[in-house]
Parts: sequence; structure tokens; C-alpha cells
Amino acid sequence: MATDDLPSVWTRQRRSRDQPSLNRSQIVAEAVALLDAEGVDALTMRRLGTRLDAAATSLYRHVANRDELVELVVDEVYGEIRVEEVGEDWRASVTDCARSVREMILRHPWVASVIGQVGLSYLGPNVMRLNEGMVAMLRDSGFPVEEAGPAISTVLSYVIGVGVSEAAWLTMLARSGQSEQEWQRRLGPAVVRAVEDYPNLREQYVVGDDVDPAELREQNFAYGLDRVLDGLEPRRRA
Amino acid sequence: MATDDLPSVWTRQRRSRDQPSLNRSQIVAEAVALLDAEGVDALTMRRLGTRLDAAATSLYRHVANRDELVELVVDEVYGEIRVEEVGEDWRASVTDCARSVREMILRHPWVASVIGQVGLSYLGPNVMRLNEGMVAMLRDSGFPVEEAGPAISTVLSYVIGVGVSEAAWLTMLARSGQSEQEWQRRLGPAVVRAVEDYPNLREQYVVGDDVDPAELREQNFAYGLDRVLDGLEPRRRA
DNA sequence: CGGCTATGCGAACAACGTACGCATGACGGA
DNA sequence: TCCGTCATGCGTACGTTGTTCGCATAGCCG
Repeated sequence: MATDDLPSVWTRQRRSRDQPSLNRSQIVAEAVALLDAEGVDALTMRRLGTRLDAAATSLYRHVANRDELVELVVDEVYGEIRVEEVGEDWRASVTDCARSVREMILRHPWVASVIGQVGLSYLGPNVMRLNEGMVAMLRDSGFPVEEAGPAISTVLSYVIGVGVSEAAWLTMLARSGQSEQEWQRRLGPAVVRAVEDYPNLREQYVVGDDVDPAELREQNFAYGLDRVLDGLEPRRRA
Repeated sequence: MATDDLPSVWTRQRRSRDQPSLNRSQIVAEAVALLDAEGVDALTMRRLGTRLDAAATSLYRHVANRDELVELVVDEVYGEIRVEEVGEDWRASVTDCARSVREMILRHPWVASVIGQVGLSYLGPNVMRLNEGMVAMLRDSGFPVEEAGPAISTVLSYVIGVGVSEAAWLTMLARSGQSEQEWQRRLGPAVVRAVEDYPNLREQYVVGDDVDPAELREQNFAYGLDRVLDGLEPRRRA
């Protein structure tokens, strides 16, 4: 029974000029859900339209094109990053924010695939908020004006570099349908063979079978972040 | 006059089993050239085929699919990174290698778009060489075994983070067909307006009109790299 | 009540990745 | 010398993509 054939008060579409059945933020939210569920290749105008009970071409009333949609989607997930006011321990504050960025990327691994297309210092409101917040943090914790910018840029570059690497790794894992441990066990021998000719790498690759890969990644992230903050520490003015 | 209609000694194809008219490394090299010249959207099997005087489908005899081609192309440009043996000054050696990575990315800005799809710690020969070389550098300059890995991971994450950001920025500039200075002058007022509500960002955005944006990026990169190395320095064993 | 405008959609188009099957030419053994 | 085999190239074709265009509809305002 198609609603088109039996128009009545109940089936009649309640489309109002003020409340259209489709709007931009709804589209962006559904796009994020689609990306999270099925990855970056699944973000198609038609598929997104289907999920919204709309035709693909309807989306173009609210979004200029696919690229703009991606920009909006990226800014949307930037909104998930928490940036609190700086407390007594500036390292703790920056660390918390940095972890928050990493968590966002791992929650939405597809950002790794699009971050290079969309840039990151663009003018989306959430990106602005993040930058403003981080600069404020460093200023309040004693960094001179002319170094606050470069300093947060350093932290963010590191965090994003790690995040992109990890996300790309996890995406590849997901595509192959294997868990991290599975991969380690199945392709471990192949890696050992590939590493064979490189003495320094072989020396590195003495990972015990019992370590959790996810925790290892976390430790590496923490190590690098600590080093970056160590390097920043003496630039503060007490 | 089609060569097909008048077969002769001169027009006859010199195709040998040992020297096919198409080979993988030639395809990869031409793909890099195409990407450099026209950006990531221009890398299509048909266009690449045209540049090689071949049909699109011929490429599939030498490359499994587009994704594999991208992996090969990425490893190819990783080959441009120079990694020398460590000298007396370990910071100078690491810095040189890091600069080399950045230069490679700026020479091929499209890597920013694909690095998130292909990962970066994969098993391509040139990536292996880079990792081996950097681990060797840090080991030889006094880093303990268990920290050499995390340490190069820290440096590389930072460098790649910066590189991806810069490349994305330059790509967007190239798409809009404007130079960096043009952009600064034309959209400067819009940025000022966007920054208006954020006191800490406004404080940052006091860039003189006479500074060269490219040099400013370079200085920021150097600042962050110095901080990372500052943080790594005390982890060495003399 | 009648025109205006914002919104949704079906159809269509060019371009894409790629599977398939055929043609062709070089090689290796008889 | 000849013939089967095999590697390589290519024409065709299919399904999917982003996007444009023109039409239909339904609420709003005069």
C-alpha cells in the first residue's frame, strides 16, 4: 500500500517550510553513522539517501557536493574532542586533550582516509573551538605568546600522525576481517621473514605472544607524547 | 594510416617475452608523474593507460588493482627519503632524515590523501629500508634497545603529522588555483572575521604581511622537531 | 483563491574500476 | 621447420559513482 495512492490526513506528508523532512545536521549525523558502520567506501550519496529514506539527489538541496559533506563530517567528529580549562598540572591537561583526539580518531578510523583531503586547520566551528581551547591552555600554563602556536601545532601534529597510522592499520585489519591477534599469529611468520635481512629491525621485533597489541599501541603513544611534553616543558615561563 | 593495415619490418611491434612493452616499474613511475602533475583525482586507470600508450585494461596484467598500484606508488616515493649513517651529531642526522621526509611529502602532496588508506608501516622494501635506517641511527647514537622503536615512531609521527597537514593545505590551494600569498591577501579578512570571537586565536593571528608563508611553515616545522629531539635527548645512554 | 518558492525525486549522463574473452606474437620441443 | 603453449595487450561490457536538469508537490503570502 503506497502512501501516494491513498492520500488522507494520516498518510499526508507533514512537510512544513520550517521543518523540512531533511536537514543538514541530520544528514551529517547519518553520514557519520554510516562511516562508522561500514567504512569510507560505503559513504555514497545513494546509500546515505537510502538510510534517510530519501533519494540521493535530494541531499544536494542541503549539501553542495560530496566534498562539502566530507568537510562537514570531519568538523562534526572534531566536536567530540574534549578540551577542558587548564588545571594546576598543565601536562595533565594537555595529555587529556591529546588522548581525547586519539580516542576520537580510533572511534572513527575513516578520518585517516579523509584528513589528507580536507586539511585540518580549516574554519569549521569545532576545529576553531579546539584550536582556541588548546592555545588558551598553553597560554594559561606559562607559554609565551609567540610559542603557544608552534607548541600546540607540535602536539597536534604528533597526535594526528600517530592517530592516522593507527587508524590506517585498524582499517586494513577490518577490511581483511581479522582481529589484531589473529593477524599477529597468522602473518607473524611472514613478517619475521621480511624483517630477516634487517638486523636492527629484527632486534626490535621480539614481541612476546602474550602482549595485547592495543595496549602496546597505547604505551607507544604515551611514550611519544611524554617526550614531546618533555621537550616543551622548559619553554614555559614560570 | 594505421600501422595495423600496413605491417612491415618498421611498423612491426618488437614485443619480446623478456621485454614486454609494459612493466610494473614503468607503470609505477608514470603513475607518480601523473599524480605530481595533476593530483590524486587524476590517477585513473584510463588516463594512466593513455600516458603509457596502452589501454586501461592492459595495466591489470602487471598490477592487481588500483589499490595495489597506490601501495606501490607510495613505497616508490618512500624511496626518495635519504637516511644516512649517523655521524658525530645524532641530532643533525635525525634532523636531516626528518627534513628529507617532509621534503618528499611536499614534493608529492598527494601522499597526504592516500597515506591514510594504505597505512605506512607496511612491508614495502623502501619503507623497510627507512625504518631499518632510522632504528640503526638511534641505536648507534646511544638509545637503548627497547626505546629505539618508540623513539623513531615519535619522530616519524610528528613529521608525518606536519607533512600531511601542510600537503592538504597546499593541495587545497592548488585546487583553488591561487598562490599562498594570494590566498592570504584575499581570504585574510574572512579569517580575521572567523577568528574574531576567539581571543586567544586572535592574539596568535598577528602575522605581518611581509613574511613568506612557506618560510613560516618551515620555521614551525623546525621548532616542533627541535622540541621532539629535546624530549628524546635525555633518554640516550652516553 | 492563486501565484511563489522551497523542497524532493526520477531520469539521464559521463566517468570510473574491472571481469571476460579473444587476438597476437614469441618461445620451446618435436 | 612447424606447432602448441603461454604471456601479454586490448575491445567490450557491466555495474556503480557523483552530479545536472526538469518536473512535481506542498506550504506560505498577498
